[in-house]
Amino acid sequence: MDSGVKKPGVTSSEVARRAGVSQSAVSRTFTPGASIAPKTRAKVLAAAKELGYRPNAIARSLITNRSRIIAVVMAYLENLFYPDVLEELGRLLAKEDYRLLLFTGFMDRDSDPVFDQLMQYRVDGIVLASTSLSSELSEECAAAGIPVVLFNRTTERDAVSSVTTRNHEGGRRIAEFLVAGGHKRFGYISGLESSSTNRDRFGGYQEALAAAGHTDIIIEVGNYDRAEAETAARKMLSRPDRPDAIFVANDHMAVAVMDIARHELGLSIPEDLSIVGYDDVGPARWTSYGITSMSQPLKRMVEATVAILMDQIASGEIEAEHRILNGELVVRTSAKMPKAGVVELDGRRIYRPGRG
Amino acid sequence: MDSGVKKPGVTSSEVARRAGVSQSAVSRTFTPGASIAPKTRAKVLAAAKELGYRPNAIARSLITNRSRIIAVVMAYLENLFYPDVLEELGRLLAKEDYRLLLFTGFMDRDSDPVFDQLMQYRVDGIVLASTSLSSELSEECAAAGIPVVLFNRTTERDAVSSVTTRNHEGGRRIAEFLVAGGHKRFGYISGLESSSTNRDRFGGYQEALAAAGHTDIIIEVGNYDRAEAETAARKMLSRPDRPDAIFVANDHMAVAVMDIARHELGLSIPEDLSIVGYDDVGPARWTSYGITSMSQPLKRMVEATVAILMDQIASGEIEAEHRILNGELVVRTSAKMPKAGVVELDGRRIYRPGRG
DNA sequence: CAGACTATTGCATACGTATGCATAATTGGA
DNA sequence: TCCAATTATGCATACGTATGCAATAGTCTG
Repeated sequence: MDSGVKKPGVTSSEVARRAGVSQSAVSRTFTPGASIAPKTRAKVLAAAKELGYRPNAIARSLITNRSRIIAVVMAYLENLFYPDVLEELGRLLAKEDYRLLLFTGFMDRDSDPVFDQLMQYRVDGIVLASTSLSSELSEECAAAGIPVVLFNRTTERDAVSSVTTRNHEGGRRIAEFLVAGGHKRFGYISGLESSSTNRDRFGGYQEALAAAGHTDIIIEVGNYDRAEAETAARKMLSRPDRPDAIFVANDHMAVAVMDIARHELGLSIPEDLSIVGYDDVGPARWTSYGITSMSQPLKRMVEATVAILMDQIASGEIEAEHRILNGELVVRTSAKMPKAGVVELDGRRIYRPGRG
Repeated sequence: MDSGVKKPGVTSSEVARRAGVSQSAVSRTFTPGASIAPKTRAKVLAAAKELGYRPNAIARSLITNRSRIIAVVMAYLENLFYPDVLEELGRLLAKEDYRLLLFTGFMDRDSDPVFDQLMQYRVDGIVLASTSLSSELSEECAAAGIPVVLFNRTTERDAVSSVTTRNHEGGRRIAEFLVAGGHKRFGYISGLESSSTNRDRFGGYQEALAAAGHTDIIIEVGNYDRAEAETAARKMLSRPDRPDAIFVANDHMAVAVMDIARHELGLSIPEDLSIVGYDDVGPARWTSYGITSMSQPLKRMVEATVAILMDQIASGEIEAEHRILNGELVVRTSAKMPKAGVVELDGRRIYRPGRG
């Protein structure tokens, strides 16, 4: 038996009338730092509570030209790394009194329709996780004064801010670890070939393997997708000259590869095959997998992301900033251990060759 | 060298001037179904493109009293079930031209601060996943004409809409399955004890076990949390009279329980111990786990959720609607198979006792 | 070609809030 | 106690869009 349409909601003018003050006084009551007498403030708050008043953020945004909304674009959530990122982002943004508008389900392609939506809602900032941005669009953002941060991606032109880890170094480290483990034939299951993370990780891997005299790497494409990684693993592991060590470009795929290796092909890990992954995400820590993996310091990455956004929003200066963080190779049971270089740190085993 | 503040953005009046028409004409051009001549429309679109105009959704919301934003509150994303839900929700809402404002990181407690935020942004609807709502708040929503849907939860008073599966029946089915599998001692690792899902699942389990003459169930609390589930498993499985069958209230915990059972306590699954979970979420399907699990038809649940929201937004009638969907017991390798009742369906093995 | 419509258009206003400015109230000091 | 300095307050307006209403242009019928 409702009126059939959304109720208008209590306005500041109604509260003002009730409290016997002006609408301005109500506004100032809810504006931190505004000039308002404690007595009036109390009257207003009382009236507001009686009427169930809440400031209309939409109307406020219209006049302040700030929505206090950050748009987050994530290609997919299947890989637990991203939900983790999302949760942490939500936490930190909430702390800064920002809301999170989520856009998902759009694969790596530059996503124009999504972009239109963002811009229409006049978001105060944009986080692009596992997605890139065409140069026109990023220029448009800059022109509009909207900060953009690429999370776990970079573009060649350094025009847009980014937060990443040392992927190249990570690839190197993994190669050194596997070489030190005595492996002879090396495989790589790649992520999205167009992504900077994939290029860098593979680049470092290849470089360090070459330095150790291994120039032939068996490569299959997994595109950061579980199903494709399974296919890639089947193909790679049924070769007569199958590798005895595989670097899988992220843990999400590494899990799939381990399942195929063990349960479909009957291989023992790490006896027959060593697997190293990337991200150090949840399932990597589950004892069924225990994946040796390059960690990405998720919390610090998110912190950096939010810091960049807040800085640029506050200053209005949109100049690309690049934060590159360090990861560690967390050693577990999915790969043979080298004779030396594995140290204990904060209760984790870390590979730190050549130091102590 | 930027101006130090967010640019105002192109307005409809600017476009109007450029196109030589009134602001109304611009508005009508971007309002589907409005009365506008094709010729003028073309002029406006041309001018809009030249200036890079995008309608300001904030200003539009102010006047239409519709934000086209749906708030989604999720307690935690650690359980992959919820990211999956989120992704599907995002997809369907986008199809209906709605955006998704995400609130996360607030555990099951009725979350008033979050609620304030929602209301301030005048969201057109609210989805509460794995979270409940105090009666005052739900009444406030109803009064404001804002539809609310509880996803995978219900309240005792049926005042607020909900989408669930037959949890009670699911618990029964699991009990029947385990009894048919020849088990003698039964355990239960519970979810959040305050949640309706937990109550219902356990209720059905207990009831059906009692009907089969088993009245003593060993219970530990897992609170839908991985770490707590691990502790619970350790405790339960180190008892001298440890169960030979455990129903774990969801797959997220079941994974942890299996890890503990196998790798910490050296038990073989399902030889020494049968495990059944709930949700049929990603990791349950990974061959390392292969969890026998009651499925929740995620896509249909999300469809129902969006349908309820759209209905109520369109009609303005906020009357509680309850959609209860069916799941299936998907049989994998984590529990002993009964002699009969397991059938093949759509490439999955399903437990359907007493029928064919 | 006139008359009766219908399809377009512009004008003016409203949405709910924030804020510069001028005025009123208060405070503090001597 | 009185004046100056400070703090509170209200008025009026602006933010960018949608929309009822009246006016105009366009179309069709006979």
